[in-house]
Amino acid sequence: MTSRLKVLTIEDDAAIRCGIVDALTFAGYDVIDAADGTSGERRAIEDQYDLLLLDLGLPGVAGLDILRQVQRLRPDRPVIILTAKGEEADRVQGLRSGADDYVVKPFSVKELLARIEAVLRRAIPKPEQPFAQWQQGILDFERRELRYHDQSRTELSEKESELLQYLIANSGRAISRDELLAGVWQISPQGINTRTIDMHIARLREKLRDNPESPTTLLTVRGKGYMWMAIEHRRAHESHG
Amino acid sequence: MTSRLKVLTIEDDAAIRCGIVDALTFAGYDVIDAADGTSGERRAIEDQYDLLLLDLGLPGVAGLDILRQVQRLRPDRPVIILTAKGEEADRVQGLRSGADDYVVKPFSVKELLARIEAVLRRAIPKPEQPFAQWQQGILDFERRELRYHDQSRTELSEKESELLQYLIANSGRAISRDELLAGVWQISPQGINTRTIDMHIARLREKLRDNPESPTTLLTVRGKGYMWMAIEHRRAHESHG
DNA sequence: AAACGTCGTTACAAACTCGTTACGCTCGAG
DNA sequence: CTCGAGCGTAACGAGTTTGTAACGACGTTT
Repeated sequence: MTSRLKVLTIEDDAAIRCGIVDALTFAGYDVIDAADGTSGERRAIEDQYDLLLLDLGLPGVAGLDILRQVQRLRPDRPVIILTAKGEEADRVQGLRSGADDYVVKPFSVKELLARIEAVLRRAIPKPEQPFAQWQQGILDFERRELRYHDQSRTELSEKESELLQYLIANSGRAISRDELLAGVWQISPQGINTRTIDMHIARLREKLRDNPESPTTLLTVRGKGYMWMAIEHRRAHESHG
Repeated sequence: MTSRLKVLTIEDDAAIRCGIVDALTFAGYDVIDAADGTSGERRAIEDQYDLLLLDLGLPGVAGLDILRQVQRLRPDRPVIILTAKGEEADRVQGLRSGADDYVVKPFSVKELLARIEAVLRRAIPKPEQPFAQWQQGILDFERRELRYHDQSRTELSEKESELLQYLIANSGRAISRDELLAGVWQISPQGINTRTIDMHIARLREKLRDNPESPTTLLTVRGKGYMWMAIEHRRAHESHG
């Protein structure tokens, strides 16, 4: 349930708007959109979003007026102007008015996405929380430590941390040892026979305080590999004994 | 008189470089510049500046390598790429590599200034806090001293104070020794092997009365670096019982 | 000159990491 | 049931990283 970032798109041309919505959605953003200046301004002021993609030259309210309102009422909200008005004077005016970037149509979707990322990198303090949690507490990969609900804590080693991050990033799926060797150890598992991974899992289970007899968090899938059982997936699976 | 913002320009073409320097100076910035990749990289790592204007396609070190080093060693320094390489792929790569903006030559000086303003608007250098507190007392960076709750006090040396300020300004994140060498000692850590930082940390811990066995304020993150644990972060993390 | 504070190096001990090996247990196909 | 492959883990050890005592060069203060 990594909270996705939300983009508000104000754009009157239906084709372009749909294209943007599709591209952003595909790129993993939540998107809300408005097709004219009047509704756009309302949404820009009232709605919850992390970035505003703003067309100038809209029917209804002028784009720059929306920008001004946003500056006044939602001052930290980042804005990228996306418009056909590509004259130098327009670009300068747009940026001077407080926009974070100014992209001229026709534009490259890839570049737009890259620019959105660049703006969000600066404007949104912490795009995603670095924490995960499990039964017994919280995982902090920045500090590479586990914090238990009882306030005590343990450190993770570098490899333990990487392994755990990999498993969590692929939670709910059994990961083979070969995949882990490739993904975490960055080595091609050419018929290599090693118990390293098993050892790391054992040490992780100990730190996670997971019962090795019947682990509930870091599962063994015999013949397949290991699997992280995310807390949010648990409920569905628990109901079978 | 608020101190003027300083821009570092790395650009090999003398004409363009002078044009930029003049324009930025006229616009009220302090400007320092480098004419090739090698000296540019050194300045980008060692010098003090608020924004980096970076040309790609330099003689000497490749521009993107400089960008990578800046990302690693001066992580919150904003960068605008300013180059003739205008292909979509280049622009996307530059932005994805962490640049804040990407301006293609030939460019409009007015627009460049507007974009610089836009980037600086978000990446304002945070004013250094003259005070901080920790478990055992209060830190006064103006007097470079520690005041303990029991009324006694100790002085910090110059380097100790700078190091501590850097760590506090980046609290909650593990700072690598290389980043500290760049940010506090202003030297490029090219394969340097030194225990200086460890010694300063040890002396700081002693003055902070932090237990070196399990420090609670100035943490070691093995293999990564050191991290200041701010008092205000402490509560948020612990409260989960 | 002597005493002092700073800050870097060196050297060594201690702690930690992470892989291997060995051995015992478990599961499940036959 | 038996047996072998798969798994858990204790024990070990080479290599790496960290803490810090001791020291020396240097500049400042007394």
